[in-house]
Amino acid sequence: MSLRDERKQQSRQALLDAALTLSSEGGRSFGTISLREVAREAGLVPTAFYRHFQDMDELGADLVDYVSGTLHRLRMSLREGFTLSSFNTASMTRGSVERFFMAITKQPNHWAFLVRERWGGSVVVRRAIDKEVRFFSVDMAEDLQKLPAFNALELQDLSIISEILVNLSFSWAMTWITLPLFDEETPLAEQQEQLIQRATHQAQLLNRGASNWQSKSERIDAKIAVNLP
Amino acid sequence: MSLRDERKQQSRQALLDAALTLSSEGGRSFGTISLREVAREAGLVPTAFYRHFQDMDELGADLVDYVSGTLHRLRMSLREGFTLSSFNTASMTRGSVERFFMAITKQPNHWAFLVRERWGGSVVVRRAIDKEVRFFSVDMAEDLQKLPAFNALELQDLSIISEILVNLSFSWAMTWITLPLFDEETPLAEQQEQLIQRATHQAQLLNRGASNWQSKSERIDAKIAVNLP
DNA sequence: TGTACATCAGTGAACGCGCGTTCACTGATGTAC
DNA sequence: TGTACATCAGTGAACGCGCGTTCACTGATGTAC
Repeated sequence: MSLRDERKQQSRQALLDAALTLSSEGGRSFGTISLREVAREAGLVPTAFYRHFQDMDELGADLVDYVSGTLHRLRMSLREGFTLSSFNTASMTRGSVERFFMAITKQPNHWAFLVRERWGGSVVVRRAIDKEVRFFSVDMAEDLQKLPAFNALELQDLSIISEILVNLSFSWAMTWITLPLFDEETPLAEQQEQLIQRATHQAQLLNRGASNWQSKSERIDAKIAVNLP
Repeated sequence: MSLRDERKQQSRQALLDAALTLSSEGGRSFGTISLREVAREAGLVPTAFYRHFQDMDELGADLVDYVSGTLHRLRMSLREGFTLSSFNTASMTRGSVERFFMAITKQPNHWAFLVRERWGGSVVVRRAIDKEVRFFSVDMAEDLQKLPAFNALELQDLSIISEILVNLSFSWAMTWITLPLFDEETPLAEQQEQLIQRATHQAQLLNRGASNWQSKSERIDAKIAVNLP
């Protein structure tokens, strides 16, 4: 890559980072951030923005791409946890939850962006996030299948669980990030420990549900029940 | 109430409705809507806005109050479903999910507002929604306790389940609303049926988890596991 | 290696626009007698 | 019931401001010979 290209990439990254910072620090959503603000934060003149993105929508879509790397890294971290502590379901669950919140702590901006813009962003951004979330959910179902506790279940059933987990974990993530915002009295470490315990219990309840899940018969039961008077 | 007061209330409601319409129809979030737009949509001059709200933040907080009535009505509808069909867990689950999506269909704007602004809104709005969601979750735990399937569980454990349900249902709601947005090929009715089935399966899996939940021992197991090497 | 020209990321001035907010006002409704 | 005055929801003009976007430009970097 030439010197000129390198510098261009740096400016581009500066714009992405600026947008990410602005849309999480003030608690504002991406849609309320102006092109001029982003350029200013990145140390560029507003018109330079157009050398990299057509408009804020395009930057938003590229930001989803960039931030999705965090999802990928979380999945790697969770898989590592699986292989380390698969001897005990309870400790593995707690461990996974802790790994999850560690990922949030490392990149709160990335998670805040994904959670906020998943439903609130422009159509372009929402579509992009929806796609990433689907991929993540499918990949997670595949990871779960490799675990001793789950390998009796069909992939189709595991996708039900992974979809619950993904949706739940987005709520956990945002709750984690906004802990200091809603309760200024309780010490942060204490609030965090409580949230970890709650999330762990919820995950354990899902495990219980999965362990006692009879795929086919369940589904037939439901169908019959619907057609009852 | 005097004639003057009645008319003032009408204008106030027109402003609330205008804000709700604008913040859901275009897929825009509340934060991107201007005071002038709201006044225009309500058929008022911008300055008349100040006779009712100090600023958009105050309108947002009052909008949460207004829209929360929908949460209350959903809870009533679900309780009605409980008493009608408690003879069969599977059909009750499916029935509750259907009642839920019926509520979404009736007031999509209200739900879109709650889901979007829950994490994306100004601090004032987020706090207000967080409060309502907590109340709803606690109330739902109390409702669940009255069901035969759950009355063996402690309220503390039921609150774990109701918190999962509330968070999940927010995802379901927004998915329901945006179905036509992400898949324009499959007929809407078919997509809706698929989502109802997925949500029903997820709820059934939670039921399974709850039925096999041993509150105290579970929690002690988890504690011990954490302290293992 | 040196020179002459092309490319193109970033600049700075300028534009028209919708914004939030102020202010003095109007005229229908409410109240006191 | 009628009159005189008070209240106050809604009006309309005006303001300064940041916005997105255009345009012609500059000067460092890249390329061809």
